[in-house]
Amino acid sequence: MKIIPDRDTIQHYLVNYELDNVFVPFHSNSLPLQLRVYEPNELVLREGEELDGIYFQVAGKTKVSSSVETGKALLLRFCHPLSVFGDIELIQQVMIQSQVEAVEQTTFLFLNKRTVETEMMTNPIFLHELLKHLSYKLQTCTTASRINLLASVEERFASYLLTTHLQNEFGKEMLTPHIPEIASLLGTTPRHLNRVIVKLNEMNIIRKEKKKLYVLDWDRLDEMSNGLRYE
Amino acid sequence: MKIIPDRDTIQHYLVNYELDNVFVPFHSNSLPLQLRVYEPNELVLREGEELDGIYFQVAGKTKVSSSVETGKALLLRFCHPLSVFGDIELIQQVMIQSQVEAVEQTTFLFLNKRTVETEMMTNPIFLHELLKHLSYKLQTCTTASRINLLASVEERFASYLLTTHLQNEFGKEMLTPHIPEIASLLGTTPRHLNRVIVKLNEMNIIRKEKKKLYVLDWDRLDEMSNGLRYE
DNA sequence: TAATAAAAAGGACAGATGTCCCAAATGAGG
DNA sequence: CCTCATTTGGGACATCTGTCCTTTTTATTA
Repeated sequence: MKIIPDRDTIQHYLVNYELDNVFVPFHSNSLPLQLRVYEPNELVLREGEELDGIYFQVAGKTKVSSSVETGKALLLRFCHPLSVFGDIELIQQVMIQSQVEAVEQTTFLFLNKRTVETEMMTNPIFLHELLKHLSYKLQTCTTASRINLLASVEERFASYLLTTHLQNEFGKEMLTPHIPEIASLLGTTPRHLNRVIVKLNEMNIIRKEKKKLYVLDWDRLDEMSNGLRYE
Repeated sequence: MKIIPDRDTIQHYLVNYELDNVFVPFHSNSLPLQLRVYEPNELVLREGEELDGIYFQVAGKTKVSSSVETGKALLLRFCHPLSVFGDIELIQQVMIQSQVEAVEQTTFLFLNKRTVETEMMTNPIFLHELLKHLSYKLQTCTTASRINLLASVEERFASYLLTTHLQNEFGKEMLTPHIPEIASLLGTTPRHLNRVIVKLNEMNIIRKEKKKLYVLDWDRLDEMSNGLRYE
């Protein structure tokens, strides 16, 4: 993680996401806003650790997951700008609840915990911004929860492919991450995920060879996902 | 639903739940707070309808569920005081997202939408109260989501029994609601729920006869639930 | 290149769950 | 008390998914 001391870029993001009114301090006349940049696969928040402040994702893409007793990590969602992390932990005063990992190079506006507590918690615009993001997350989590209850591994895998690689053009190859990792994220076993992959392969919806996965038919994948999205 | 014009009771609840600072209006000097009482099985919020205001549950017990395309309703949670309804809808400006039903006679402090919008959204204490409840709901929904992905019908049914009837003493009978309704709430079929009931019956954990269900062994039910709770 | 280790693929089987359908029990009305 | 409608219970079977292992493929290194 690198902290970039670039007031102009910070200002640019503030204006771009209409955050200039959100970050108005109560006492002081300037906030110690940081610009933090994480590399692909770098961990932003580690489950169980103490939170250091609030993160506003302004660029890049992140993966949010949550671990279970068994040590497995389950996929909760992928996040794009503008997203907020640390809100639950700051409000509830608890340890970090979910792991956040950068998928691409990802940039955040960061404000340390002490400043949030002394300067921001009386600012209705800031609080309203948090409310917006929290209620959005709750809305999508509710949807995800009921879909988790009803969707098959096949549907969840289709959704996973659609969500992770929506930005690729038709036919563009993607590197196969370790099958066991995807299986774990989807809440299933490598053995069963493999079965699903073989099936989709036979149906010519995807093509698997060596370490590559090609998606041949985004449309049928979309039908297959029944509207479930991890975002 | 009955609206009780009783300032004293309202005041009592405000003090009891430390809400007196939460309901401080911005312009006017008094709020049109209502005391609303719902009877068992009465619907408080209907999915898809327009929300009329914000509800603070101060007494009783409610069941929150969410319907899917198939017409089934899935159980999201049971709520006890102090809980808030209408927060998502007010913030996101969307139609009602989940059905809320009174399980017992249930009392709410109600404030209409217009007043919330003109008087409350600039009150940091009110906003902070909403944040507390929203983040709590998100935290539990996240847990529920991953458990939905991993827990069996047996575990979910055990949790359901523990959650719905935690207040009863050992051995106290309970009326069996329609099996199909419970099955739907748990996201399974009546056929399969029946199998689970027969199994628990044979294990002497519950006893089923006629229209009654008796829980014989809360402890083993608790083990069986693996910590999953709908609350 | 050959030998070996690591990862992936997949066969076989068991258990969980859904679907379909029919039989048994229950309840309401005559 | 009897009949019909509704609800409940459960048999039979198919599919989904997990577990356990073995085989095959790929990668690494001597």
